[in-house]
Amino acid sequence: MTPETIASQLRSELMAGVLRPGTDLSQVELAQRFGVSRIPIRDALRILAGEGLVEIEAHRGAKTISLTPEEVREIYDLRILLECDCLQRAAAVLTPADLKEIDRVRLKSNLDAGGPDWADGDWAFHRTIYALAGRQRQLVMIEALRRTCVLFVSAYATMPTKKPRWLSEHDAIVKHLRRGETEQAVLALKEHLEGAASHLIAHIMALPG
Amino acid sequence: MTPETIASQLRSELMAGVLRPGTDLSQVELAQRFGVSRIPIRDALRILAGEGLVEIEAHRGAKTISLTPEEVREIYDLRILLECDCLQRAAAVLTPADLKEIDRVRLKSNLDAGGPDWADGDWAFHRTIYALAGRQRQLVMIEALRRTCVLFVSAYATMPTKKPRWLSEHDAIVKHLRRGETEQAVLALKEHLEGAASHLIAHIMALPG
DNA sequence: TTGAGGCAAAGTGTATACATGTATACACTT
DNA sequence: AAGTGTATACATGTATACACTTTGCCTCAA
Repeated sequence: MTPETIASQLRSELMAGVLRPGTDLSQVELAQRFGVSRIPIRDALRILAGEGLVEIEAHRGAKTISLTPEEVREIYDLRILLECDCLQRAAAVLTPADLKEIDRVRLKSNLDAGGPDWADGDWAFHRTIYALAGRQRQLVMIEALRRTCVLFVSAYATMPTKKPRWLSEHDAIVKHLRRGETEQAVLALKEHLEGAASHLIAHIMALPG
Repeated sequence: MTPETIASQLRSELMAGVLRPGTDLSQVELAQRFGVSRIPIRDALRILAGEGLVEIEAHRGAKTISLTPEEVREIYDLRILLECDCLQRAAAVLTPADLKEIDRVRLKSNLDAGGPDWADGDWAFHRTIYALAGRQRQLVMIEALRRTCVLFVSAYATMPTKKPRWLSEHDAIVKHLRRGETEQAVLALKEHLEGAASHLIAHIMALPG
């Protein structure tokens, strides 16, 4: 039970929506749960704070983040900026073998599209493309932004049911890439993200609180 | 001496080039220096790790980051992406009063342009513009990327002497903004950053190691 | 009833002590 | 002589104990 392990476990729970946004994370409680002292728990919370998933306030403990609709909007704008740039760079160096691999991951992700692990498959598809851009830090930043989004989607928005719309949107992106239509692929990705943003924001604003 | 205070102090030293990239940061040494135990030091190092200024490896301690020329290139590409977007958004909501304030900060920053605090004035100018975009997270991300750059500029590149070129580049950006030439202002900013990137990369690659 | 004050409980922050992992140097084997 | 194994020193990781802050509640007075 290293701090990294604990952070990873908590990260999964946060993203799965087990803990609602704004939930207090008690050090003593977590220490008991993981069977360690509070020190490695504190380290784990600092790690998650660095990733932007929890907020730490001195003498008042850590709590999971809570975002306003405006913040969600900003995060998606940042994702659009960073992910479209990644896609563009990837398209510039795309090989037929890459396309084959992308399509393989896409088809595989279709399988758990309706299940609880839909987010993993979705991200696997996008990451496979973005990785081609060879931008390590950019990918890390995108992943961090995406995590905060997933946390909120899991907590607030409805889970996509069967054969969701974004599967066909993935298909469209690949189709454009295969035809060398970079601009249209970027546009398709942008609208893919815009759709997700609207979906999430609508659900957040429909909340009672 | 809270962890935040310690992190802030170390951050300043890192950015001032006191500690060269790759330097080991001993917990016991820092604990003695700040007159506290290792626990708050560990917290401070985690904070800095979250900001990307130091790297922590389990059982092997923390050390200041060290970047390859490729990584510096990527960071500047990210800055161009994020900062140009901020400038564009700022230009869309710019008022005459904002322009006056921008020019005030610009003139003030000219004063310490040749001194050791040149980076503060430079950032004050850019931040004043970017803040108008009303993008909190984006600004934080830009600031984080900028810090890693400053760390490297301080460590490797020559300090700008008197009346550096970027003063006139700042002038050009403001001029375009005043005329409502958003596209040209963005282009000027991009070249401003490109110039800084070239300057830094050239110095890194000229290193012996 | 209501507000201020203070007390107590709970939780975080830090120091110290101990456990564990890593690195260096030296001896030993091949 | 080169490489490996081991022992020792040192740095980091963690647990426990204690100090401080926060917060809720209770008391008491207006």
